[in-house]
Amino acid sequence: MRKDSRLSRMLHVLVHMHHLEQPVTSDNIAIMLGTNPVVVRRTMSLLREQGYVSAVKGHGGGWTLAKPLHCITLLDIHRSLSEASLFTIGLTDEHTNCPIEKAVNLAIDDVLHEAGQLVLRRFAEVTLDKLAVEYAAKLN
Amino acid sequence: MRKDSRLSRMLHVLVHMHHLEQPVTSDNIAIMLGTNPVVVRRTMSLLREQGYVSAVKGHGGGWTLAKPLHCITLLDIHRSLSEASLFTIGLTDEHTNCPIEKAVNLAIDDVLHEAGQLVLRRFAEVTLDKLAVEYAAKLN
DNA sequence: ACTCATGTAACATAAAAAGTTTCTTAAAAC
DNA sequence: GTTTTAAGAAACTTTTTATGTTACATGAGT
Repeated sequence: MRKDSRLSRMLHVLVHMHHLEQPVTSDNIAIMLGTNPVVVRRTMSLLREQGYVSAVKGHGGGWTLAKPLHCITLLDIHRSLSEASLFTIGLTDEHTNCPIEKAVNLAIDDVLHEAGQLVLRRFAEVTLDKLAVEYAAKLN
Repeated sequence: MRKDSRLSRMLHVLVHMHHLEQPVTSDNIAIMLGTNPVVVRRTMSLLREQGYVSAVKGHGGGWTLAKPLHCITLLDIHRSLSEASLFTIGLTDEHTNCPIEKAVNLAIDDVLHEAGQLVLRRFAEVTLDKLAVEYAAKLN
């Protein structure tokens, strides 16, 4: 099953951006991520819409952080990128009158919902500045 | 992102199988699920390999439960169907020497791992007979 | 022998994410 | 004011992967 690594990539970019004085161009980000500038704009524009980065056109333009890292959480970025479910497991929606299907879906959904809430709660606790510091400390 | 609804579907089938005296053919399961008999065999054979169902060829053949429902958990079926991750979120693996990427991945993986463990623990607690009874009770 | 069913391999289809091309818009440099 | 640089956006192509399909082999019961 295909994974969505945009969260990982965008966090990576945002933390790097914090260490730069100048705006970064989509082209540079694309090179850094081994991808395409248009793909970068598509993804970054989701963050712009939520006010986490801003874009400036023309000479010397590019992307800059619109908020300090300590005001951005993993949850913020995750939410900006997708409304889709966290899980690869899906439910069926076919025999909505079958009590067995209902029971199965309820059982699965119960668990996934709880785990999903856990993820969101934990994501909300991690700001990007903490991430850079605390987790960097864990690396050897 | 595409969802894998095989867990939901197979659980549905297994509980139904319990209420039948006769083996069910792949063709019948396929009709019931609105899919293809070959797809059914592919998926059911994963459960057969783990000993949860057995298949008999020829006249009067088909699929039957190889264990009683109270000996099968959601986890058993989930494990039989995939070794893949539960989450749609993926990590990047490109700048393995970049401490920022490492920190980002560690932060995300930390959370996903904990949530994944929760799901597996909870799946392990639910046997298919309980599912049929307990969750059926919650329906209205 | 004949029929019915699974087992398996090889191929086709479909859907979605990612990549690409092309053009527009806007801002700075000259 | 013209040129250059960069984002914005639309339309299209490619790639990936799960699912569906076809075809044939194997084996069990009648």
